[in-house]
Amino acid sequence: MIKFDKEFFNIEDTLECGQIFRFQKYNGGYLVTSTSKVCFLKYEKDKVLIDSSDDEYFSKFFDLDTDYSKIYNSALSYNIPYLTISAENGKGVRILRQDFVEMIFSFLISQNNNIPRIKRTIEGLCEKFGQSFNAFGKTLFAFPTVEKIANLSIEELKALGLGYRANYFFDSSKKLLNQDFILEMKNGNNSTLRQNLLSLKGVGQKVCDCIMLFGCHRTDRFPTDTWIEKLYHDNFNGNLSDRNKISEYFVELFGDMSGYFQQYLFHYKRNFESK
DNA sequence: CCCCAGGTCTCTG
DNA sequence: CAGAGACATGGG
Repeated sequence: MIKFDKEFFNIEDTLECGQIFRFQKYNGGYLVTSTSKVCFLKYEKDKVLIDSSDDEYFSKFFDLDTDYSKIYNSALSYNIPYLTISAENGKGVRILRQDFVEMIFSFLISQNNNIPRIKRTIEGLCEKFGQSFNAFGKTLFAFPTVEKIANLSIEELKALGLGYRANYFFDSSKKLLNQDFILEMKNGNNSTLRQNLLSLKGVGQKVCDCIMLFGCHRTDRFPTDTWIEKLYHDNFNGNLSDRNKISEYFVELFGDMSGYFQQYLFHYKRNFESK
């Protein structure tokens, strides 16, 4: 059991900001699943309680060793009104250290898709092809292994609702069977990692940045999607139209803080403004 | 029947 | 290199 001060750990905000898809409300809190592990999160007074059978894993997963007050204060120091209000509203958002391969498959699904449907598709993938296990009085499912996914047919993949992305799963899963390829990516510098991720079918700049940020904690990435593009024009008075250039603009501005600030901004844009 | 969703791929000029 | 369409699926 882990207890962590809730000032810089807001459960809902951390889970609902689009970085993770495998969580569900449960018993006054949330069950959060990663690979073949699960934890139960809830508030108790001024603390977040993290109940699991692997404290070490979830301590790392929730990035508990990082001092988020520094990130928050850094955001305020920019004196950019929209960043300030986003940070104030999202100071409890944490960048999770999620499983690399799980992130690759998860964000392959994300393109031209909406978050509720991404969530449902991933749940279906796990229920059908992930190892089941029991915890907290429930039957839960691990994320399928690469080997399992690599053995599925296009038809089986399409039956999950992957649509045209079934082909991306089919191709990428074969490449990811190579453990050396995965290690080279995880241990490589940004350039190597990026180049290898982009070699996977279905991984473009945006998905690549999400995998790098959420699956490898490369916080000098600024995933730029429809929301960020809109925010850039609405709230930063930007005049660039190329999403890659917009991403570069923010990375130059925010450096290693890019990923954290991106989540502050994304979270605020999605939750506190209507379309 | 339209449009859109945490985009990417492919083809064209 | 920039721009335009296509792409599966489900919800509004």
